Amino acid sequence: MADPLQSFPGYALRRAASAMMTEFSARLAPLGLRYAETSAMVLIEANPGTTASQLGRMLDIQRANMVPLLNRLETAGLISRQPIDGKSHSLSLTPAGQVRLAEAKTVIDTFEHWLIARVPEEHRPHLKPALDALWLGEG
Amino acid sequence: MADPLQSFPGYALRRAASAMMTEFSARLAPLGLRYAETSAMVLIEANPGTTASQLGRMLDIQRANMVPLLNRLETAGLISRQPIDGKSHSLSLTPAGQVRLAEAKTVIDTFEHWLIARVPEEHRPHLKPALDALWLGEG
DNA sequence: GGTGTTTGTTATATAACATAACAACATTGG
DNA sequence: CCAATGTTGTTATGTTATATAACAAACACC
Repeated sequence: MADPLQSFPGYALRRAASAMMTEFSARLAPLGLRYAETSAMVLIEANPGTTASQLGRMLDIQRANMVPLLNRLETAGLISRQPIDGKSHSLSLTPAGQVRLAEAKTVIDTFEHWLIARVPEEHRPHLKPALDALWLGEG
Repeated sequence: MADPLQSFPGYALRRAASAMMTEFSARLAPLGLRYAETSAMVLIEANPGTTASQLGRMLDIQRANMVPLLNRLETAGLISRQPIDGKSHSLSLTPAGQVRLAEAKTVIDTFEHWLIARVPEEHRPHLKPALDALWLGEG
């Protein structure tokens, strides 16, 4: 079966991302965490006291969609919200959240190493710079 | 704001793919086509007479999810289904489908060139091989 | 020729993401 | 000071992509 799609870098990009996200989600599932939840927790740990809006901007998630995400994390006892000024809330990890995130971080590390190991050595150093140019590059 | 996520290739992969798919979809929108519909049409043209199941296997789309996709294309008059053996249907592009796909192909070409142009020259030759290893690689 | 598999399909559920509206609040420019 | 403007968290709602389970009809093969 002829597959002309395989000649397109854009198609390869999508398929690769999709395959890797499937794998990553599967590894995260035992912790009861989703992909987006985990990234939120990583950012909250790195920036204690951030607000939902700031988080959404960093993750490129709409303000409105942060609500259910953070609700899940709060209900699970992993994060807590505290009023900053009557409008914004300050986000931080609970002790349980810190424990869970530590577990998640070993999953992340293992996964990232596994991912990089999949790409042939000659190409390895080029992957991240190329991807960064795609999503961070000017314009 | 500290963003530890930016150090992960996996995160960059996801963000890059998401950014590129947003751009691609926007370019396809004027033609009234979605991403998945377009890839289906490309494969149908390259393999006239394929069935929905085969298509789904190539695109990694569940059989069940092919139904609404192909229904849309058929309703739009872009593809036609003909019984092969009472169980399978043979898929092919209608004349209108061929015209539409030709338009889509110029969009694809422009997009793919634009995408590659975004990555710095040194990394350019490595992107596709690296991505292919990620989604096609053994295991 | 009966058993197991494949096909297209329906129904249904979930995740991710988008938009619009809103009240409460903060900021700032005059 | 205060009026105009923008921000925050939130609800409600819709769309797209994707997943599973079930089904009848048809096929393959031994």
